[in-house]
Amino acid sequence: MGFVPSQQRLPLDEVLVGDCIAAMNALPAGSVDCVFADPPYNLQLGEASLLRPDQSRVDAVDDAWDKFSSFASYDTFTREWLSACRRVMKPNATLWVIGSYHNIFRVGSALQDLGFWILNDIVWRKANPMPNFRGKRFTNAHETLIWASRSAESKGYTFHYEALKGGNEDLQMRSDWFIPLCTGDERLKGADGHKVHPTQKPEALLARTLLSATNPGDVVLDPFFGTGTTGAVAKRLGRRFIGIERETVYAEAARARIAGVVPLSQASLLVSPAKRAEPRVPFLSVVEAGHIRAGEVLTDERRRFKATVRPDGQLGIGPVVGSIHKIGALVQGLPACNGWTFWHAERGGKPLVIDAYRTELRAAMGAAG
Amino acid sequence: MGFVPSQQRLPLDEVLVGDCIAAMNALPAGSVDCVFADPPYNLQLGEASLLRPDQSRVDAVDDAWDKFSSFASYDTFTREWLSACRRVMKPNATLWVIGSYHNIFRVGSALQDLGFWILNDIVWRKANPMPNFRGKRFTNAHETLIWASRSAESKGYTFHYEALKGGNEDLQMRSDWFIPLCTGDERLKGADGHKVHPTQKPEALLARTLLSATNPGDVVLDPFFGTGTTGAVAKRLGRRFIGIERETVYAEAARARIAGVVPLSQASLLVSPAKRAEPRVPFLSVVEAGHIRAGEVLTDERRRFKATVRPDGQLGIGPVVGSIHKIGALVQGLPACNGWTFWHAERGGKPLVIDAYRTELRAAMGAAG
DNA sequence: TGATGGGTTGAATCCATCT
DNA sequence: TAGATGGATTCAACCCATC
Repeated sequence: MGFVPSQQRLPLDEVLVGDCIAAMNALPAGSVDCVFADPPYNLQLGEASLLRPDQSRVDAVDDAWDKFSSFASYDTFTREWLSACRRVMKPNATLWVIGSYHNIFRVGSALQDLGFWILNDIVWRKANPMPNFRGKRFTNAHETLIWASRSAESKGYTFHYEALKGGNEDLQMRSDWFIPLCTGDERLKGADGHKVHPTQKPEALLARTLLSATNPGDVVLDPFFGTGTTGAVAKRLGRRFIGIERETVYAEAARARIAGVVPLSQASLLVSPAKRAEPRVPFLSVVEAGHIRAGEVLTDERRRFKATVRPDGQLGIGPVVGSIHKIGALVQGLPACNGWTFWHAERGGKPLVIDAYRTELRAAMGAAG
Repeated sequence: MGFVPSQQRLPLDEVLVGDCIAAMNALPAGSVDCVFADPPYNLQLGEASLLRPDQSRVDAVDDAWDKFSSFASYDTFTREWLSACRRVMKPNATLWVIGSYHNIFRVGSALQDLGFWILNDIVWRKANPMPNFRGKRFTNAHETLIWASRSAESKGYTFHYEALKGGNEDLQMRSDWFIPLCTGDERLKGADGHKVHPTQKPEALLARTLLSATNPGDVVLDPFFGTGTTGAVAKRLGRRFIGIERETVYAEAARARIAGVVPLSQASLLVSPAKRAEPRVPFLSVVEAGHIRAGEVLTDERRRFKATVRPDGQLGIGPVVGSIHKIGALVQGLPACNGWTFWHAERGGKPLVIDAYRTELRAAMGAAG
């Protein structure tokens, strides 16, 4: 048993144009160290377009490559490309897949059925997600990555535990990552000024995955290369890549992009994450934490105004209900108010500003923010 | 078609001891408003126990109820209990399931296959997760909840958008929730001082789900009741519950726990009215009430566009006639427009938004109704 | 040169009611 | 039951023009 690396030459640092399953099947077995895959998400959007509150149209993903007739056909497709990946993976290689709730459960199940061994699921928390315009659901503010080894017996996979910890205030890197969307200069634009690819991933996301789970010189395969974020980051970080992309337009854009990437020096490969701004704390969290009870009465410092805390983290005065800020502004007749510094809870016979509890929660959040 | 609620009595605010599938099948179809399920996670732990760096043993979940011989048997079990849930759900009921990467992909796929419609996946970010002692993976710092309606056609599900927003700094609630683990006094301990249940969920997590997706008086079913966090929170928040638990020890602990819960006052439970629940007011009523005269000229706020009020409650620009919305969209070249907030009447030399008159009429309707 | 404000945009399973 | 219509709904980041 075991894999015998083929002597066949690998198409390193190239973009292959074509169907990813056929292209992978043409590669030698057991030849890549890592796979990063961003497959179609199988979004099932209705016919009507979604309008923002200002009546502008949301530019949805409606490309042909995201169309599947049923869950069954999506599952078949998923098993096929995952199987092809598994064949070309070295025994200790790992696989990353990114997706949303539309497809990630199908992908995760297929992975497990094929014998992959899930090491973590990772949550990419978006700094600036698209809002939910109709107010019918929670803001869809994250995507999920699955990190898996080739099998449960693959114990020798690469994981740079110490490096990640060192870059994270000496705390273990958690499974929830806070990273902005790909915008600005990083977002590839065509001659018409429009985005080249509808779902270009941020380089920071790829950088963290490749720094975590590969070594310099490792070969990273991306079967859904798109505009080549995986290749650009691999080159910058001193890794080799194999990209496969069906659409010539994307492949061309990827090649041009990667040609412009300057590799980092070996010494500078680990980057500390940027300092975060103070994490926002919902007043609801203060209630949930039990610092302030639902039903409790808050006042201003001089006890001129009163309002009752509701279990949903709003304040109420009789029938009037709103956020701590809204109600604070209302009672004072002001256009705005910082509820955190305005409202107080009775503690030991004296009013304690509720901002004290926010500070406490932030300390508890620590590096988790 | 449609569900006809059975006259059969529901076992409200009770803990049923037994197999959840059999127990659910004995309930009338279409009878519950919400399901919260925390099924066995199908953890695949080796025989050897995990040791902390100080050689103490980690108290892992190794109970018999979490043993499944294969993915196939777990999938069968999952489909069965999900189907039983779906039968007892009202058409607009929603289902919550919590899990980790060990089982959530199986559960999510089964959900979709059975016709549930996923509304969100929610990430519970743990404030104080267990570290990864071996340093072989990322700290597993989150669990995933899936929120789904009974079918894609179930558009009338409950979601308290405004209340959640008010409790969250007046920002939409996101899909990533930061909540501490269940520890301290909240964690049920036996006479021996050990925790009663290995996976007791924090009340804050249940509170947020029930406040989001149920109304006071709604019936919440929990087929894996454990030590009754769902029941305790439901009682506190003025919801009814049906708990099903196989282990007598857990059921007894749950009953004792829930008996000690003091419900919040009715007043603090009232949810913020959704704006769309406000009664519809025809623009014609504003004209009929004399607030705006037929023949009067309306403009936008900056007086760029003009239109004349007709006695039938439409607007006209020359020969073009239509509703306040149609004409507002037309002059702006937009696909749609809310005429109530777009059009203004000249009052005291300044433009007054016509929505003010709708508010006034609604207040009058409230007094009359 | 820096501050400010307007405009644009991001993998979206995003309406309710009446005729 | 399908089609028409009323009308409710957004947050963070970045670009750019203007002050």
